[in-house]
Amino acid sequence: MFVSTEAAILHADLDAFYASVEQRDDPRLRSRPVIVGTGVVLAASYEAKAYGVRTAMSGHQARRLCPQAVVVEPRMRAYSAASEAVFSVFRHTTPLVEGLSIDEAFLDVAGLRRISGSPVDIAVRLRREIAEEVGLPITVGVARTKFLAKVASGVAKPDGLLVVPPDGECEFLHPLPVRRLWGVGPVTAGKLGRRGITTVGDVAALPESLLVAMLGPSSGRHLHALARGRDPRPVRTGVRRRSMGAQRALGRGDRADLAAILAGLVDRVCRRLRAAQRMCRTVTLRLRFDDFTRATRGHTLPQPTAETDAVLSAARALLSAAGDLVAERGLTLLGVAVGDLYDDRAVQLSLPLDHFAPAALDDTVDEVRDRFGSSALTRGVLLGRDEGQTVPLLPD
DNA sequence: TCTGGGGTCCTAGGACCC
DNA sequence: TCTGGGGTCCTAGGACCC
Repeated sequence: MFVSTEAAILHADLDAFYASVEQRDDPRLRSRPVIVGTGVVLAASYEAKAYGVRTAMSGHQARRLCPQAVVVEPRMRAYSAASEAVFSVFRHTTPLVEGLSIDEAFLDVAGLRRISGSPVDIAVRLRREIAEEVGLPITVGVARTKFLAKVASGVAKPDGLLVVPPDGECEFLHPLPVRRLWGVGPVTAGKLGRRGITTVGDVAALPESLLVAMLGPSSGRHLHALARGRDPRPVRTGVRRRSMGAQRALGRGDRADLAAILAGLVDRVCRRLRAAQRMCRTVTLRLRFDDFTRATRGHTLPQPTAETDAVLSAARALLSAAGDLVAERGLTLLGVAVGDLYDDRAVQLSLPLDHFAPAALDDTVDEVRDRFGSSALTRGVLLGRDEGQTVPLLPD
Protein backbone atom coordinates (compact mmCIF):
# COMPACT_ATOMS: atom_id res chain seq x y z
CA MET A 1 0.00 0.00 0.00
CA PHE A 2 1.12 3.52 -0.74
CA VAL A 3 1.79 5.45 2.46
CA SER A 4 2.19 9.17 2.16
CA THR A 5 5.25 10.74 3.70
CA GLU A 6 4.07 14.24 2.90
CA ALA A 7 1.78 16.44 4.94
CA ALA A 8 -0.87 16.85 2.26
CA ILE A 9 -4.20 16.44 4.02
CA LEU A 10 -6.02 19.56 5.13
CA HIS A 11 -8.70 19.62 7.82
CA ALA A 12 -10.67 22.85 7.44
CA ASP A 13 -13.02 23.79 10.25
CA LEU A 14 -15.09 26.99 10.45
CA ASP A 15 -14.78 28.78 13.79
CA ALA A 16 -17.91 29.05 15.98
CA PHE A 17 -19.76 28.62 12.72
CA TYR A 18 -23.35 29.74 13.46
CA ALA A 19 -22.16 32.59 15.66
CA SER A 20 -19.68 33.77 13.02
CA VAL A 21 -22.44 33.87 10.40
CA GLU A 22 -24.50 36.05 12.76
CA GLN A 23 -21.57 38.39 13.34
CA ARG A 24 -20.91 38.57 9.62
CA ASP A 25 -24.52 39.46 8.81
CA ASP A 26 -25.05 41.96 11.63
CA PRO A 27 -22.14 44.36 12.18
CA ARG A 28 -23.50 45.31 15.62
CA LEU A 29 -22.65 41.81 16.83
CA ARG A 30 -19.00 41.97 15.85
CA SER A 31 -16.50 41.68 18.70
CA ARG A 32 -19.40 41.11 21.10
CA PRO A 33 -20.34 37.86 22.90
CA VAL A 34 -23.00 36.14 20.78
CA ILE A 35 -25.01 33.06 21.69
CA VAL A 36 -27.05 31.24 19.03
CA GLY A 37 -30.08 29.36 20.37
CA THR A 38 -32.41 30.33 23.19
CA GLY A 39 -33.25 27.05 24.93
CA VAL A 40 -29.85 25.53 24.57
CA VAL A 41 -26.60 26.95 23.18
CA LEU A 42 -26.11 25.81 19.58
CA ALA A 43 -23.04 27.98 19.10
CA ALA A 44 -21.16 30.67 21.01
CA SER A 45 -18.83 33.31 19.59
CA TYR A 46 -15.28 33.31 20.92
CA GLU A 47 -16.12 36.44 22.92
CA ALA A 48 -18.84 34.40 24.69
CA LYS A 49 -16.60 31.34 25.05
CA ALA A 50 -14.18 33.53 27.01
CA TYR A 51 -16.85 33.67 29.74
CA GLY A 52 -17.14 29.89 29.82
CA VAL A 53 -20.17 29.57 27.53
CA ARG A 54 -20.09 26.24 25.68
CA THR A 55 -22.09 24.47 22.99
CA ALA A 56 -24.95 22.31 24.37
CA MET A 57 -25.10 24.32 27.61
CA SER A 58 -28.58 25.38 28.76
CA GLY A 59 -29.52 28.94 27.81
CA HIS A 60 -30.11 29.68 31.48
CA GLN A 61 -26.63 28.83 32.54
CA ALA A 62 -25.09 30.57 29.53
CA ARG A 63 -26.84 33.85 30.39
CA ARG A 64 -25.74 33.54 34.01
CA LEU A 65 -22.10 33.19 32.90
CA CYS A 66 -22.33 35.99 30.39
CA PRO A 67 -25.32 38.31 31.02
CA GLN A 68 -24.18 40.84 28.43
CA ALA A 69 -24.27 38.27 25.59
CA VAL A 70 -26.56 38.88 22.64
CA VAL A 71 -28.80 35.84 22.23
CA VAL A 72 -30.15 35.20 18.74
CA GLU A 73 -32.53 32.63 17.26
CA PRO A 74 -30.82 30.21 14.87
CA ARG A 75 -31.23 30.87 11.11
CA MET A 76 -30.58 27.46 9.62
CA ARG A 77 -31.13 28.63 6.05
CA ALA A 78 -28.38 31.22 6.35
CA TYR A 79 -26.01 28.61 7.78
CA SER A 80 -26.76 26.14 4.97
CA ALA A 81 -26.12 28.83 2.38
CA ALA A 82 -22.84 29.83 4.04
CA SER A 83 -21.82 26.17 4.20
CA GLU A 84 -22.51 25.70 0.50
CA ALA A 85 -20.42 28.75 -0.36
CA VAL A 86 -17.52 27.44 1.74
CA PHE A 87 -17.73 23.94 0.23
CA SER A 88 -17.70 25.49 -3.21
CA VAL A 89 -14.35 27.10 -2.36
CA PHE A 90 -13.16 23.69 -1.07
CA ARG A 91 -14.10 21.98 -4.32
CA HIS A 92 -12.41 24.71 -6.28
CA THR A 93 -9.25 23.95 -4.37
CA THR A 94 -9.29 20.17 -4.96
CA PRO A 95 -11.79 17.60 -6.20
CA LEU A 96 -10.89 15.39 -3.23
CA VAL A 97 -13.18 16.87 -0.57
CA GLU A 98 -14.81 14.83 2.19
CA GLY A 99 -17.40 16.76 4.20
CA LEU A 100 -17.69 15.77 7.86
CA SER A 101 -20.48 18.10 8.89
CA ILE A 102 -21.99 21.43 7.94
CA ASP A 103 -18.81 23.25 8.96
CA GLU A 104 -15.79 21.00 8.41
CA ALA A 105 -14.14 18.91 5.73
CA PHE A 106 -10.99 17.06 4.76
CA LEU A 107 -9.17 18.10 1.57
CA ASP A 108 -6.52 15.94 -0.07
CA VAL A 109 -4.06 18.23 -1.86
CA ALA A 110 -1.35 15.67 -2.61
CA GLY A 111 -0.38 15.92 -6.26
CA LEU A 112 -1.39 19.55 -6.60
CA ARG A 113 2.12 20.88 -5.95
CA ARG A 114 2.85 21.67 -9.59
CA ILE A 115 -0.47 23.40 -10.21
CA SER A 116 -1.27 25.00 -6.87
CA GLY A 117 1.90 24.97 -4.79
CA SER A 118 2.73 23.25 -1.52
CA PRO A 119 0.01 22.11 0.90
CA VAL A 120 0.89 25.05 3.15
CA ASP A 121 0.57 27.52 0.28
CA ILE A 122 -2.79 25.99 -0.54
CA ALA A 123 -3.95 26.22 3.08
CA VAL A 124 -2.93 29.88 3.33
CA ARG A 125 -4.79 30.68 0.11
CA LEU A 126 -7.85 28.69 1.17
CA ARG A 127 -8.19 30.66 4.41
CA ARG A 128 -7.82 33.94 2.56
CA GLU A 129 -10.37 33.00 -0.11
CA ILE A 130 -12.96 31.96 2.45
CA ALA A 131 -12.42 35.18 4.39
CA GLU A 132 -12.74 37.28 1.21
CA GLU A 133 -15.48 35.39 -0.62
CA VAL A 134 -17.65 34.16 2.24
CA GLY A 135 -16.57 36.46 5.06
CA LEU A 136 -15.96 33.76 7.66
CA PRO A 137 -12.93 32.77 9.74
CA ILE A 138 -11.69 29.22 9.27
CA THR A 139 -8.95 27.18 10.86
CA VAL A 140 -6.88 24.71 8.86
CA GLY A 141 -4.72 21.84 10.07
CA VAL A 142 -2.21 20.32 7.66
CA ALA A 143 -0.70 16.88 8.20
CA ARG A 144 0.12 13.51 6.67
CA THR A 145 -3.08 11.80 7.95
CA LYS A 146 -6.69 12.75 8.54
CA PHE A 147 -6.45 12.31 12.26
CA LEU A 148 -3.33 14.45 12.64
CA ALA A 149 -4.84 17.17 10.43
CA LYS A 150 -7.98 17.22 12.55
CA VAL A 151 -6.08 17.41 15.80
CA ALA A 152 -3.93 20.18 14.32
CA SER A 153 -6.93 22.32 13.44
CA GLY A 154 -8.38 21.73 16.91
CA VAL A 155 -5.16 22.97 18.49
CA ALA A 156 -4.88 25.95 16.10
CA LYS A 157 -8.39 27.32 16.72
CA PRO A 158 -9.58 30.01 16.32
CA ASP A 159 -8.64 31.56 12.99
CA GLY A 160 -5.37 29.66 12.77
CA LEU A 161 -3.19 27.48 10.59
CA LEU A 162 -1.02 24.68 11.93
CA VAL A 163 1.22 22.30 10.05
CA VAL A 164 2.39 19.04 11.60
CA PRO A 165 5.55 18.03 9.70
CA PRO A 166 5.95 14.25 9.25
CA ASP A 167 9.10 14.22 11.39
CA GLY A 168 7.42 16.15 14.20
CA GLU A 169 4.33 13.99 14.69
CA CYS A 170 5.27 12.35 17.99
CA GLU A 171 6.35 15.59 19.61
CA PHE A 172 3.06 17.14 18.59
CA LEU A 173 0.80 14.22 19.48
CA HIS A 174 2.19 12.55 22.59
CA PRO A 175 1.75 15.38 25.14
CA LEU A 176 -1.94 15.82 24.24
CA PRO A 177 -4.69 14.46 26.55
CA VAL A 178 -6.33 11.17 25.50
CA ARG A 179 -9.62 12.97 24.88
CA ARG A 180 -8.03 14.35 21.71
CA LEU A 181 -8.02 10.86 20.21
CA TRP A 182 -10.89 10.31 17.81
CA GLY A 183 -13.32 7.98 19.47
CA VAL A 184 -12.32 8.70 23.06
CA GLY A 185 -15.25 10.24 24.90
CA PRO A 186 -16.04 10.50 28.62
CA VAL A 187 -16.50 6.74 29.10
CA THR A 188 -13.30 5.61 27.40
CA ALA A 189 -11.30 8.46 28.94
CA GLY A 190 -12.57 7.27 32.35
CA LYS A 191 -11.52 3.68 31.71
CA LEU A 192 -8.06 4.81 30.63
CA GLY A 193 -7.73 7.38 33.43
CA ARG A 194 -8.37 4.77 36.12
CA ARG A 195 -5.26 2.99 34.86
CA GLY A 196 -3.22 6.16 34.88
CA ILE A 197 -3.34 6.60 31.11
CA THR A 198 -3.96 10.29 30.50
CA THR A 199 -1.94 11.35 27.45
CA VAL A 200 -1.73 10.16 23.87
CA GLY A 201 1.90 9.24 24.62
CA ASP A 202 0.72 6.95 27.44
CA VAL A 203 -1.57 5.18 24.96
CA ALA A 204 1.21 4.90 22.37
CA ALA A 205 3.44 3.20 24.94
CA LEU A 206 0.95 0.37 25.54
CA PRO A 207 0.94 -2.89 23.59
CA GLU A 208 -2.05 -3.26 21.30
CA SER A 209 -3.16 -6.42 23.10
CA LEU A 210 -3.66 -4.52 26.33
CA LEU A 211 -5.80 -1.85 24.67
CA VAL A 212 -7.83 -4.57 22.95
CA ALA A 213 -8.40 -6.27 26.30
CA MET A 214 -9.53 -2.99 27.85
CA LEU A 215 -11.68 -1.56 25.07
CA GLY A 216 -12.56 -4.38 22.67
CA PRO A 217 -10.95 -5.32 19.37
CA SER A 218 -12.22 -2.47 17.25
CA SER A 219 -11.61 0.50 19.56
CA GLY A 220 -8.43 -1.04 20.91
CA ARG A 221 -6.78 -1.42 17.53
CA HIS A 222 -8.09 1.93 16.34
CA LEU A 223 -6.68 3.84 19.31
CA HIS A 224 -3.38 2.01 19.21
CA ALA A 225 -2.91 3.02 15.58
CA LEU A 226 -3.98 6.65 16.05
CA ALA A 227 -1.74 7.16 19.07
CA ARG A 228 1.23 6.01 17.00
CA GLY A 229 0.36 8.33 14.15
CA ARG A 230 -0.99 5.55 11.92
CA ASP A 231 -4.21 6.39 10.10
CA PRO A 232 -4.47 4.91 6.60
CA ARG A 233 -8.00 6.16 5.94
CA PRO A 234 -8.07 8.04 2.63
CA VAL A 235 -10.06 11.20 1.98
CA ARG A 236 -13.24 9.83 0.45
CA THR A 237 -15.55 11.71 -1.87
CA GLY A 238 -19.17 10.86 -2.50
CA VAL A 239 -19.90 9.51 0.97
CA ARG A 240 -23.68 9.27 1.25
CA ARG A 241 -25.71 9.67 4.39
CA ARG A 242 -26.94 6.40 5.91
CA SER A 243 -29.86 7.68 7.94
CA MET A 244 -32.09 10.69 8.47
CA GLY A 245 -34.00 11.67 11.54
CA ALA A 246 -36.02 14.27 13.37
CA GLN A 247 -36.59 14.55 17.08
CA ARG A 248 -38.19 16.81 19.61
CA ALA A 249 -37.78 17.40 23.31
CA LEU A 250 -41.17 17.20 25.05
CA GLY A 251 -42.51 19.58 27.65
CA ARG A 252 -45.16 18.42 30.12
CA GLY A 253 -47.92 19.78 27.93
CA ASP A 254 -46.71 17.86 24.90
CA ARG A 255 -47.31 14.45 26.37
CA ALA A 256 -51.01 14.42 25.63
CA ASP A 257 -50.25 15.16 21.99
CA LEU A 258 -47.87 12.32 21.21
CA ALA A 259 -49.79 11.16 18.16
CA ALA A 260 -49.68 14.60 16.56
CA ILE A 261 -46.01 15.10 17.40
CA LEU A 262 -45.13 11.71 15.95
CA ALA A 263 -47.01 12.53 12.75
CA GLY A 264 -45.16 15.84 12.51
CA LEU A 265 -41.76 14.21 12.91
CA VAL A 266 -42.51 11.49 10.35
CA ASP A 267 -43.79 14.09 7.91
CA ARG A 268 -40.58 16.13 8.28
CA VAL A 269 -38.35 13.11 7.73
CA CYS A 270 -40.30 11.81 4.75
CA ARG A 271 -40.26 15.21 3.03
CA ARG A 272 -36.49 15.31 3.38
CA LEU A 273 -36.28 11.72 2.15
CA ARG A 274 -38.26 12.55 -0.99
CA ALA A 275 -36.33 15.78 -1.57
CA ALA A 276 -33.11 13.73 -1.50
CA GLN A 277 -34.63 11.12 -3.83
CA ARG A 278 -34.02 8.39 -1.31
CA MET A 279 -36.16 5.60 0.13
CA CYS A 280 -35.83 3.92 3.48
CA ARG A 281 -36.37 0.42 4.73
CA THR A 282 -35.93 0.77 8.48
CA VAL A 283 -37.83 2.98 10.89
CA THR A 284 -36.44 3.65 14.36
CA LEU A 285 -38.10 5.37 17.28
CA ARG A 286 -35.84 7.12 19.77
CA LEU A 287 -37.19 7.61 23.26
CA ARG A 288 -35.76 9.44 26.24
CA PHE A 289 -37.39 9.38 29.65
CA ASP A 290 -37.70 11.49 32.80
CA ASP A 291 -34.73 9.72 34.37
CA PHE A 292 -32.65 10.33 31.19
CA THR A 293 -32.54 6.65 30.32
CA ARG A 294 -33.02 6.01 26.63
CA ALA A 295 -34.51 3.33 24.45
CA THR A 296 -34.79 2.68 20.74
CA ARG A 297 -37.39 0.57 18.95
CA GLY A 298 -37.00 -0.33 15.32
CA HIS A 299 -38.74 -2.11 12.49
CA THR A 300 -37.65 -3.15 9.03
CA LEU A 301 -40.23 -2.71 6.29
CA PRO A 302 -40.74 -5.40 3.63
CA GLN A 303 -39.86 -2.92 0.90
CA PRO A 304 -38.32 0.53 0.70
CA THR A 305 -40.57 3.55 0.80
CA ALA A 306 -40.56 7.32 1.07
CA GLU A 307 -44.32 7.51 1.70
CA THR A 308 -45.35 9.33 4.84
CA ASP A 309 -48.25 6.92 5.48
CA ALA A 310 -46.12 3.78 5.35
CA VAL A 311 -43.48 5.20 7.68
CA LEU A 312 -46.11 6.65 9.99
CA SER A 313 -47.96 3.38 10.49
CA ALA A 314 -44.69 1.64 11.34
CA ALA A 315 -43.81 4.44 13.76
CA ARG A 316 -47.25 4.30 15.38
CA ALA A 317 -46.98 0.56 15.90
CA LEU A 318 -43.56 0.95 17.51
CA LEU A 319 -44.81 3.70 19.83
CA SER A 320 -47.83 1.73 20.93
CA ALA A 321 -45.66 -1.35 21.54
CA ALA A 322 -43.51 0.82 23.81
CA GLY A 323 -46.60 2.12 25.64
CA ASP A 324 -45.76 0.50 28.99
CA LEU A 325 -42.27 1.98 29.03
CA VAL A 326 -43.63 5.43 28.18
CA ALA A 327 -46.29 5.24 30.91
CA GLU A 328 -43.79 4.01 33.49
CA ARG A 329 -40.90 6.38 32.94
CA GLY A 330 -42.47 9.47 31.36
CA LEU A 331 -41.33 10.53 27.91
CA THR A 332 -39.11 13.62 27.52
CA LEU A 333 -37.93 13.17 23.96
CA LEU A 334 -39.41 11.55 20.89
CA GLY A 335 -37.45 10.97 17.70
CA VAL A 336 -37.95 9.19 14.40
CA ALA A 337 -35.06 8.07 12.23
CA VAL A 338 -35.10 6.20 8.94
CA GLY A 339 -32.22 4.12 7.70
CA ASP A 340 -31.12 1.51 5.17
CA LEU A 341 -31.47 4.20 2.52
CA TYR A 342 -31.77 3.53 -1.18
CA ASP A 343 -31.56 5.79 -4.18
CA ASP A 344 -35.12 5.83 -5.47
CA ARG A 345 -34.02 6.09 -9.11
CA ALA A 346 -32.13 2.82 -8.85
CA VAL A 347 -35.13 1.16 -7.27
CA GLN A 348 -37.36 2.29 -10.10
CA LEU A 349 -34.98 0.78 -12.62
CA SER A 350 -35.59 -2.63 -11.12
CA LEU A 351 -39.36 -2.37 -11.62
CA PRO A 352 -39.47 -3.90 -15.13
CA LEU A 353 -38.23 -7.20 -13.69
CA ASP A 354 -41.40 -9.19 -13.21
CA HIS A 355 -39.71 -12.42 -12.35
CA PHE A 356 -36.28 -13.29 -11.15
CA ALA A 357 -34.03 -13.96 -14.11
CA PRO A 358 -30.27 -13.55 -13.78
CA ALA A 359 -29.95 -12.34 -17.38
CA ALA A 360 -32.58 -9.66 -16.86
CA LEU A 361 -30.84 -8.62 -13.67
CA ASP A 362 -27.55 -8.31 -15.54
CA ASP A 363 -29.23 -6.06 -18.10
CA THR A 364 -30.59 -3.88 -15.32
CA VAL A 365 -27.19 -3.69 -13.68
CA ASP A 366 -25.69 -2.59 -16.99
CA GLU A 367 -28.34 0.05 -17.39
CA VAL A 368 -27.74 1.39 -13.91
CA ARG A 369 -24.01 1.55 -14.62
CA ASP A 370 -24.57 3.39 -17.89
CA ARG A 371 -26.92 5.94 -16.44
CA PHE A 372 -25.50 6.57 -12.98
CA GLY A 373 -21.93 5.29 -13.04
CA SER A 374 -20.58 2.25 -11.26
CA SER A 375 -20.56 4.06 -7.93
CA ALA A 376 -24.36 3.71 -7.97
CA LEU A 377 -24.03 -0.06 -8.02
CA THR A 378 -23.88 -1.32 -4.51
CA ARG A 379 -27.12 -3.02 -3.65
CA GLY A 380 -30.37 -3.50 -5.45
CA VAL A 381 -33.83 -4.42 -4.27
CA LEU A 382 -35.92 -6.98 -6.10
CA LEU A 383 -39.56 -6.10 -6.20
CA GLY A 384 -42.24 -8.50 -7.36
CA ARG A 385 -42.16 -12.17 -6.53
CA ASP A 386 -39.13 -11.93 -4.27
CA GLU A 387 -40.46 -8.78 -2.79
CA GLY A 388 -38.03 -6.59 -0.93
CA GLN A 389 -35.14 -8.98 -1.26
CA THR A 390 -31.84 -7.17 -1.25
CA VAL A 391 -29.15 -8.36 -3.60
CA PRO A 392 -25.54 -7.23 -3.83
CA LEU A 393 -24.81 -5.92 -7.31
CA LEU A 394 -21.09 -5.51 -6.82
CA PRO A 395 -18.77 -7.36 -4.48
CA ASP A 396 -17.79 -5.22 -1.49
C1' DT B 1 -23.58 20.30 33.14
C1' DC B 2 -28.99 18.41 34.66
C1' DT B 3 -29.26 17.60 28.41
C1' DG B 4 -30.79 19.99 21.58
C1' DG B 5 -30.97 18.15 17.26
C1' DG B 6 -28.58 16.06 13.98
C1' DG B 7 -25.62 12.06 12.78
C1' DT B 8 -21.88 7.59 12.67
C1' DC B 9 -20.07 3.20 14.03
C1' DC B 10 -19.64 -1.02 16.95
C1' DT B 11 -21.35 -5.01 19.64
C1' DA B 12 -24.17 -8.80 20.77
C1' DG B 13 -27.90 -12.07 20.85
C1' DG B 14 -31.56 -14.52 18.51
C1' DA B 15 -33.91 -16.20 14.33
C1' DC B 16 -33.28 -18.48 10.37
C1' DC B 17 -31.00 -20.90 6.52
C1' DC B 18 -27.73 -24.17 4.42
C1' DT C 1 -33.82 -37.32 16.05
C1' DC C 2 -29.56 -35.30 17.22
C1' DT C 3 -25.57 -32.82 15.94
C1' DG C 4 -22.06 -29.02 14.10
C1' DG C 5 -20.31 -24.93 11.81
C1' DG C 6 -20.96 -20.86 9.18
C1' DG C 7 -23.41 -17.02 7.30
C1' DT C 8 -26.97 -13.20 7.02
C1' DC C 9 -30.56 -10.40 8.81
C1' DC C 10 -32.92 -8.02 12.43
C1' DT C 11 -33.23 -5.66 16.79
C1' DA C 12 -31.50 -3.08 20.72
C1' DG C 13 -28.16 -0.67 23.16
C1' DG C 14 -24.13 2.18 23.74
C1' DA C 15 -20.30 5.36 22.78
C1' DC C 16 -19.02 9.09 20.30
C1' DC C 17 -18.97 13.29 17.12
C1' DC C 18 -20.46 18.21 15.70
